[in-house]
Amino acid sequence: MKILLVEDNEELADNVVRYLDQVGILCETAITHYEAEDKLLSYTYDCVLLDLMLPDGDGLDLLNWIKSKANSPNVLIISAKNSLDDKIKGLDQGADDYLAKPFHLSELLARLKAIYRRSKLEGSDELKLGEISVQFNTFQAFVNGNLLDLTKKEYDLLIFLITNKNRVLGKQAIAQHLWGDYTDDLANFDFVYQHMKNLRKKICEAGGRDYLKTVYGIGYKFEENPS
Amino acid sequence: MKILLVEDNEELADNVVRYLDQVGILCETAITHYEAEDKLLSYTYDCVLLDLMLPDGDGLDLLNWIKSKANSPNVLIISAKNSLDDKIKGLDQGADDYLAKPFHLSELLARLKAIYRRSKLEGSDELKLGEISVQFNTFQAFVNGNLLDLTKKEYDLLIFLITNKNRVLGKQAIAQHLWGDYTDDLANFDFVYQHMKNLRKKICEAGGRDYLKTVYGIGYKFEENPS
DNA sequence: GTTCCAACTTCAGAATTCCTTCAGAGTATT
DNA sequence: AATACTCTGAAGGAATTCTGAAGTTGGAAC
Repeated sequence: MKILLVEDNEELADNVVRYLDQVGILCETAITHYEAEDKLLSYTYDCVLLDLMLPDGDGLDLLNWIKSKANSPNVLIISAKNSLDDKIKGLDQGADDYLAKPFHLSELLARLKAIYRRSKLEGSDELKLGEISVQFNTFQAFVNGNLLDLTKKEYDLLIFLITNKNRVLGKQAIAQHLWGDYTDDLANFDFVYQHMKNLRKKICEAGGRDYLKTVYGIGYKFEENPS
Repeated sequence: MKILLVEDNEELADNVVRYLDQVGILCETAITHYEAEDKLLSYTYDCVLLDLMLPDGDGLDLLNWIKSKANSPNVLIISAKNSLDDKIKGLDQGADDYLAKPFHLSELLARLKAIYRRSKLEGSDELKLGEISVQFNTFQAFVNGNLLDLTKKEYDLLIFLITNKNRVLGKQAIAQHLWGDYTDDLANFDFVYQHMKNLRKKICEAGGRDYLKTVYGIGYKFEENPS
């Protein structure tokens, strides 16, 4: 899971990032309205943690803009504005949940997971797709019931591919989603091949079909029904 | 026995946890609806102590959700709402018992045990899993009948791992479970290794197989059938 | 109050596993 | 056939985990 934290309090942001990192959630930060907009245009996120009190504008505008996009990520509002009014406004404009500052980090995590479950899995904690199934709460993936012994990157990659099944994903998009910011856009993304290779090998060894198809010159896609 | 206490009054929660700890019952807490939902999805519990007056929603909804799950744990409602109406509603929706605040801790324990006995038929205070067995009432663990001389932390760790067998548990989750909330303290959790090491050593010395598997980069899991 | 001992925690280095890079071989496209 | 892209295996580097020892804490016995 990869999220964007829009928050100008750097100390708070730091704590959140470190905490989420420990439970395996990739978290990037933006300290202004503009930076958030820029990143949202450049990369994809599963969820946006949005502080309504931004230094350069009303957070509700940003929320509105996010939700007007196609394929918009989930939005979890965090704000010191604890009034019922703001809460209603936020949820009205499409926010998925609301969390008042100050909050416990464990509470933030719980709500993040809840939103994620709701959007990707429709309430279930398991993702099934033909021979392959992924259990989110146990960090385990199976092929025909055989446990796949995946590393963290392979596991993340598999989930990213499955949740975007039948869609071609560029190497760059994959790299950005799994590793976060890359200042150099012209960087070499060869390392993606390695993980793709390892994942293919493990799925194959467990008796699965060849789900991970290469699209020459563009990238890769997870085929729901490989030939 | 392992239970989840859903209660936003931290002082009360603290008292309950400490009291139950003394009689060998492992008790985790959640202070909101979301946190409870998350923990119920991530870990397994024998019983849920549910305060109906949650800060973020009606407790009856949560109760309903718990009981709609397969293999749902028992639920003991605790609430200041002492009216007959609420009691009936709660029991109607599947709660196993009802306790009005304020209550004596000894009464809570008595009802917990009663529920546990009823559900397990014969009230076996023992947990068996292949070569390993744990007796809750005597705080003892065995491997093939050989007594394991465990310290309290090792004992707690073993129970936490066994009740969540075949599930990967992050260092953070383990630390949080055995030492309470570390949410704001972003220290490293190296000390978990030590207890894991000691537990492994003792199980191994008693002739047990290597149940405690390391999952690199994520955490540990108890494998029911280690290779 | 003091002493002692077991349990818990911290620390630094060793060992292990994983990630990334690289060069060369293989394959698809034009 | 030429070009661009993809795949493979090996090796170095980075990160994580393991280990043994030392330091700290807390409770029991005196």
